[in-house]
Amino acid sequence: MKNDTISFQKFAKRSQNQKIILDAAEKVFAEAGFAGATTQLIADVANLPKANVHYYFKTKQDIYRQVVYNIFDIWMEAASAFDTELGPREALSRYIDKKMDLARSHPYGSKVWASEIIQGAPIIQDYLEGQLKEWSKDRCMHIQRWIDNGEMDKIDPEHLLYMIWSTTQHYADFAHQIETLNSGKPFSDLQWQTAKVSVKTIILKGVGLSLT
Amino acid sequence: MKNDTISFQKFAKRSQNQKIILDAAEKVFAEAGFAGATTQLIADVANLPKANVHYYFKTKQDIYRQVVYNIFDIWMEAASAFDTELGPREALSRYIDKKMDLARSHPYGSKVWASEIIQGAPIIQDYLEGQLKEWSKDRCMHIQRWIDNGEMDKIDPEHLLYMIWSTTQHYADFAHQIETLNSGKPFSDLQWQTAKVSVKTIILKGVGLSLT
DNA sequence: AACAATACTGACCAAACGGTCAAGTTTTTT
DNA sequence: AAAAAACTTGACCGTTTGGTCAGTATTGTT
Repeated sequence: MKNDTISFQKFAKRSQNQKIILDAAEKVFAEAGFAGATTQLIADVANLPKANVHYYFKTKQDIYRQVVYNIFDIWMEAASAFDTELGPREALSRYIDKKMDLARSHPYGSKVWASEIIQGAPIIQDYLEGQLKEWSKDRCMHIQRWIDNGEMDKIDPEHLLYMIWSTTQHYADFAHQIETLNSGKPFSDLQWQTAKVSVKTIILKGVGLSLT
Repeated sequence: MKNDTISFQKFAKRSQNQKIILDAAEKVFAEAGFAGATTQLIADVANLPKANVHYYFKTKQDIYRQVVYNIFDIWMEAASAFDTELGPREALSRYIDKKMDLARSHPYGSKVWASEIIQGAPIIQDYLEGQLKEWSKDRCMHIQRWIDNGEMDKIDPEHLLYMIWSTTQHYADFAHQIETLNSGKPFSDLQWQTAKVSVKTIILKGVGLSLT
């Protein structure tokens, strides 16, 4: 009983501090890139001495790796929103919704992911070749089935996926550009909603489905 | 006469070496980010001693600035393919074509641009607020006019632009991911054509226009 | 209270970096 | 042919970086 509590608290402290560091790191990596991110800056943002950061993570690469893994997990969770049992309209619609929500709630993560891919995926190549490839293949197969069934237009499923990925993530990765074109102001709730509707409308109609 | 030739050659040598350095730098900046790019590596790729690189460019930032400016110029040239006089179908179609061509021919440039924006546009903020904003406003106005004229569906012009930008640039910025999902092979001519057609088909139909 | 384990930190270090410079070579001008 | 201008480069330097470490404080266990 007491033992459990103690063990739990020990665990809690460690993992709590790790979370603080990882959150800080995600922001710093997003804004400066891997090389531009200094452990000192991560420490400053986390409000800890640099040596303390190295107490929890051996190297900068370890921190980065963990940040990227966490992002991938979140991405995979969103991926499950693409539920092929629901049929094309609902599956695509919900997936786009979910991805737009993520673009808004996890902009730093999306940026780190983008930078990682741009630079050739030195860290998460395994994941791309494994889980991502598998997931994509499966979804493309289902999309193709819908097409063969006459439930949607004949388009290349692969490129439909790319379009969804790019369009939704654009709102996170290029948020600064969008903000600049929006008179320097971040999107309001209403603007986010408009974005969501616009993306869904164009893509769904574009592949021969309609909203609602 | 002789004077002209000499002056020209002087100019040629200088600008020729600068181009070699800038080409190397574009690649290195794309693959490593600004901070991760070392002048030594740029020099190696350019096949020059590091000191020679610094003879032509005072600082790393100067090189980077020039690289980004060059990309912006290319982007602006592509932007003119969006010729509103042609009507919505042709204007959008040609613009998407041009952007897809650029994604294929200038992948490094696109990546540098993406990284620059992701990191908050420290260098080209002026351009975003100036030329890009102006261009966007103008095109959005024309798109709105088409909509008011009943020539296309009622969608938010701004988001249509974002969709075109993100989708086309995705093929450059995320080329590594796409390649991985394509069994590690770069797109063939045919695959590029399929990509182009897919993007155009979905977007044009998505906004109530048809191909051809 | 004594002990052990975990958490914390200032001071330090080797390596790598952007950038300089003086001394050379080549090219252009007179 | 000789002076000037432009180009080339190895060696060098101050600064910054990721990472270490020895010593201290805090927390948990008996």
